Amino acid sequence: MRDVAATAGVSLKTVSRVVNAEAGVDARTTARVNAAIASLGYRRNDAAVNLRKGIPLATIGLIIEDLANPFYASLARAVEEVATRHEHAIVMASSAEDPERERKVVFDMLQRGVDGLVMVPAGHDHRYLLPELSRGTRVVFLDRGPGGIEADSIVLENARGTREAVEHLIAHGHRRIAFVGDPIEVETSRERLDGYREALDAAGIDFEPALVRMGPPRESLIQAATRQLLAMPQPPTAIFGQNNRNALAIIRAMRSLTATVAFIGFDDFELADMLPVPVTVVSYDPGELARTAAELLFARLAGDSRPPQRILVPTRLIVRGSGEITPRRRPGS
Amino acid sequence: MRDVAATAGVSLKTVSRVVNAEAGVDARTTARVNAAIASLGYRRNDAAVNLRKGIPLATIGLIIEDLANPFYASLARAVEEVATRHEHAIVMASSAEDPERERKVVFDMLQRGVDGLVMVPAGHDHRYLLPELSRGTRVVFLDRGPGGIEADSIVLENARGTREAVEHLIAHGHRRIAFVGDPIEVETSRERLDGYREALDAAGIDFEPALVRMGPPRESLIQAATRQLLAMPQPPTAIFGQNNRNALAIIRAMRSLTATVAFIGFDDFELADMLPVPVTVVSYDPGELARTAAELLFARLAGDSRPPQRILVPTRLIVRGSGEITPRRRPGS
DNA sequence: TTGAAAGCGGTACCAA
DNA sequence: TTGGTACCGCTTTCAA
Repeated sequence: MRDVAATAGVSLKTVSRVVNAEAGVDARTTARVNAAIASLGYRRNDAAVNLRKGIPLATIGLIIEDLANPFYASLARAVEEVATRHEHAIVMASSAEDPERERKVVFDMLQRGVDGLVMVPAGHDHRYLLPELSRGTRVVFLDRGPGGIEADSIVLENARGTREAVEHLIAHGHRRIAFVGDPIEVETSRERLDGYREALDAAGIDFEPALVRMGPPRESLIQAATRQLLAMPQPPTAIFGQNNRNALAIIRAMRSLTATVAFIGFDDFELADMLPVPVTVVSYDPGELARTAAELLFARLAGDSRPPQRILVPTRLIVRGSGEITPRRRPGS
Repeated sequence: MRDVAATAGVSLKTVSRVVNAEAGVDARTTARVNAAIASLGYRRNDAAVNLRKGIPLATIGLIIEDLANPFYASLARAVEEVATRHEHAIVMASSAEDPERERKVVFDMLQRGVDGLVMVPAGHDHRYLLPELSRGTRVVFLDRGPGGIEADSIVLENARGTREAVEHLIAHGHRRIAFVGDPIEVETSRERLDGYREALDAAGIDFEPALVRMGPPRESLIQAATRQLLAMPQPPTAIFGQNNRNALAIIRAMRSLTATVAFIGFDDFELADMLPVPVTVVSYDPGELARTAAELLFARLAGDSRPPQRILVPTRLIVRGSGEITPRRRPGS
């Protein structure tokens, strides 16, 4: 900017006026300055502007677990849309489901001066955010709630959605229904398991721990768990898969066993309707989930100071076939 | 920082030393400063640091078309991995396939001071980048090359991969092979069409324009195009689908017609192996594509000044079934 | 209409 | 080991 001023033979302030299109600059002066800008290829340094003005960067941070998972990619897309509408840029990072990394990434973003954060938490203890929050930093939790602190969160009706699915299976005659999911430490897992138990209870079916398999979302482990379930002396006649990743693994495992048990998954996924047995799922709109979170963040940034909200996004069962398979009598029984 | 200095009863510079863990500060002083930092909840302002040091933000920009497309999500994930390894943050924006928006987003990012850019171009003319490039800004094009300028690009072997697929169909007896793709303005489309023609030429099959349908990647349009192809007096016995989006649409359209024509798609997609007729595809590693681009960007940022590179990433045919269907004689012929 | 000088939050250089 | 002061690129305030 100094160079521009020198080239145009005016003061710094005048250049600043031209760049910011402030009123009260002679047209000829403006022209000279613009010429200088063009010839020097000058571009304003936004960081300096923000520093001087003491305002944030018009940037929000988005922290998710893994972009390659279509579920998170949809979330990211929706958040980006909202951010764009509010003229904010978005800086993104993956926590890779590692609480330590989540923490690092959060600090990193705050240090860079993001205005606020939308995050899918990986950890279960967010007290490290307390100083930030009391300083006025805005954080909205997405898909899972915060741990140990009060903060905004947008989550699915995990228990209700799961309960509905399991009741659907029960209505089709199933009484031995397996639950395959993520580790119980994950909030969504816990809530979905709750819904599963509620449905069993309501139908007077005993909860059988052996039918519940929760563990890390690794394809090989899930497939192994599925095979073990189906190899039980009294195997389940239906399986509930707790999310999109393990749904795919379970379906693969079942196919390789040419087993025909009923299946319902949580999370819809592309081509679910095109598989040999179209897959019944608990569905919802990931865009709605993420948009709600982003809009809430922007409302907070705009001054909304209601107490922390916990907003539930509804789910609905999409019936396609795999959830309507009825139990088979086993040979000899 | 001033407050910290006052609270700890030391000078600004001493606080700066502590914050930056510089040597030569008395342990007791350090402790006092750290106590002050903790009690005030002080955090350094990175923007000010960068301003003073005159260094960039350790941030790279990533511009893609649409995060919700799993292909782009994989690219984003891979770029993010590399950026993390190089301790850079990543700011992301979608061009939504709109050249105007691409331009806006590029300027925006540069103004914010990103160190460099990885972009999947939406437009076909990037001369607007010339001033930036001559100023030393580093831009790497991903998946499609730049238009009107010389710049680094990482692209797939589109022609070769397509040629291989079409030759595969020809080897299975097909002579009427349709090509369904994006508009010809898109570089990848053009190259894939070239590969298609090469394969036909090599086999001495006449190119028939009626068998080529190129248009916007909208599901309804692609399905309509597919139906029209199959309703031709002499319909194709095989279809080549130019990317993952139109592959899905074509498969849906074919199923609703219960047609059995051979099919090969460009881009692998999840569950391709699980469909009733597993889908043969031209595959490659999206991660490799994106990693190569990001690594090249960081090499450039580190001073690599070779002439602009155009790096080709290989493809390979994955045979699963749909591409091995042989032509049926039509009733009465 | 234009300019001079101070200051945003830090760091670098040199002196104490 | 510590502090003073100039300065990064820009805007603000106030004066010319």
